[in-house]
Amino acid sequence: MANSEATPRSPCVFSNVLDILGDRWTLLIVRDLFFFGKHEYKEFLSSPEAIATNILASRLQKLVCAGIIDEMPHPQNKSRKLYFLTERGKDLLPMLVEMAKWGEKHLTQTEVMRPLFEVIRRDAAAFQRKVLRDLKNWEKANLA
Amino acid sequence: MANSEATPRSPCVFSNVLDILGDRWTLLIVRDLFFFGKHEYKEFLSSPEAIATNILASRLQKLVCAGIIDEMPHPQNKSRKLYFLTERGKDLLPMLVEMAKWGEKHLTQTEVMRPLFEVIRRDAAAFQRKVLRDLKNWEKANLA
DNA sequence: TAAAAGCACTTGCATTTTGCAAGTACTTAT
DNA sequence: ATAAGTACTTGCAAAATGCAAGTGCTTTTA
Repeated sequence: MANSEATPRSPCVFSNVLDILGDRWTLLIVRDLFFFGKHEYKEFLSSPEAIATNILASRLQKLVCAGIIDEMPHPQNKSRKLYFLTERGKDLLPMLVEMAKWGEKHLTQTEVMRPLFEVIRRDAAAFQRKVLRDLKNWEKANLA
Repeated sequence: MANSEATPRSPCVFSNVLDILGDRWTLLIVRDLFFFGKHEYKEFLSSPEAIATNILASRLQKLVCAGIIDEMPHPQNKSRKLYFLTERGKDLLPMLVEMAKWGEKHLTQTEVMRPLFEVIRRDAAAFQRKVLRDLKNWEKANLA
């Protein structure tokens, strides 16, 4: 299932990154973790793109294998899990911000993120600090 | 073949960007245009990832449709074409740079881009200026 | 100038991945 | 005790990918 670190098709950074993140779903999960405070399976399912359950399960597993997210049992409920970004995952923020900037500039039909993007455009660095601060707060409340 | 602008699965920037760029091949072509001065079909084929001819053809077409690249007949050879980044395509550079930075920091086995990345790390802004200057020079020599 | 080679694809087909619907096993609420 | 919630897995049809072999056009070579 994962050829992430096994025998890469080439020694190029880009192809290696794309082997992990290069599909239509994986970064949407990362987006939900960064920008929508989502941490649970059912929350990812509820996103407007309507990811299928089997795809979600496989992508969560792939992200855990790649060290981008980690999981823990839900403290109040044994049948649930909490997913959260690792440091490696949080380092994806600048890339996501550039992606959003490009999309906002060149694509139409991107209303959902528009309010969020106004903040990005006003001060991208401050926006990134706020996102990371929010994640830290969640970690303080939920980890160890 | 292209659902790029038709009926997007959601109004989110990220899903819209991923519908265009979210696969394991498309950004490799963009990489070749940015960093390796490639402009021809056979040059893309010669990349170490060994893209299949049908995939390459479909991706070039998709990139043209998305307005990220454009094509023109080869001035010296009627049976060849030249592909080049549009302004919209060139705006992808910051995203690619962030992608490379993330990959260099967190993935192993990325030797090929290592020398290039040393330059990125030393001064990312200067690197981007140089890349864009090189593209401009190519355009001066090859476009109209 | 005829034959061979180069070039940018297209086609056919086997394999893999995706998408959808329906389970399943376990836990929690009523 | 029963029903509902949760995080998956399974089965299967449809789509995308990967590979090998064309195809039609242009350019080079003998």
